[in-house]
Amino acid sequence: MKLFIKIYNKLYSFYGPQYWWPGDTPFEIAVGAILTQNTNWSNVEKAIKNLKDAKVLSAKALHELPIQKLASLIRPAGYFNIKAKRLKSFIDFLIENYNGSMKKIKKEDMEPLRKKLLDIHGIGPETADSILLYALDKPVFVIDAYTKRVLSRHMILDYNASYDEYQNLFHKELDEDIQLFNEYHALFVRVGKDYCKPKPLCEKCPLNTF
DNA sequence: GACCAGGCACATC
DNA sequence: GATGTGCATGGT
Repeated sequence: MKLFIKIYNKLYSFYGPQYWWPGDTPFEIAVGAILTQNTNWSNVEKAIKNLKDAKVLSAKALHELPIQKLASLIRPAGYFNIKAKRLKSFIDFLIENYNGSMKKIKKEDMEPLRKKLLDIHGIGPETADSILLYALDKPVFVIDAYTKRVLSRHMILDYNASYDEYQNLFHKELDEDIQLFNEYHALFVRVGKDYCKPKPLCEKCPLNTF
């Protein structure tokens, strides 16, 4: 059986479904994707709760919210000044081109939309792909630090290989399958948090033998 | 107190 | 193209 399917089956049989992305609406998922850049998810949850409590977790409300106020609300997520700008950039894009509607943006084809997202200041490949896959149901494989750590530790690809090299490998090895891409990436995060840490715990890792 | 966490932009060579 | 740095909170 193909290696990448084998790894997936090993992780899935060990962990089961991960029910990703942790977020209630496509808009909340997109906001979370920006807030979680290089940041622990528990800190992002605090920031999102602040936005919900302030009743500003919508494109229209965030568009009207002063950037200083936004920064103070997302403070727990870290890098709050820079992330406030990045959220504003995304929301400006959403308002100007799609009337603030995630349903309208979802009608776009993936390839041109990915390019547009990457043109937004503060949205790089991982954030763009997280939004495409988890908020907009587009078939694209998300690469993150955990994915790179797991593959590089198993000598499948060098850690310093580019984002596109990692992504191309998954797109080559796997059938285009939104649900598979969704679950597979979530499982990488899970095994990365549990075992494939900076100090690895390989003995009990489900990928110790595959 | 050190280390880590679901990146990205920017400067410099 | 490769490498280094700033951005910042909160948990272990």
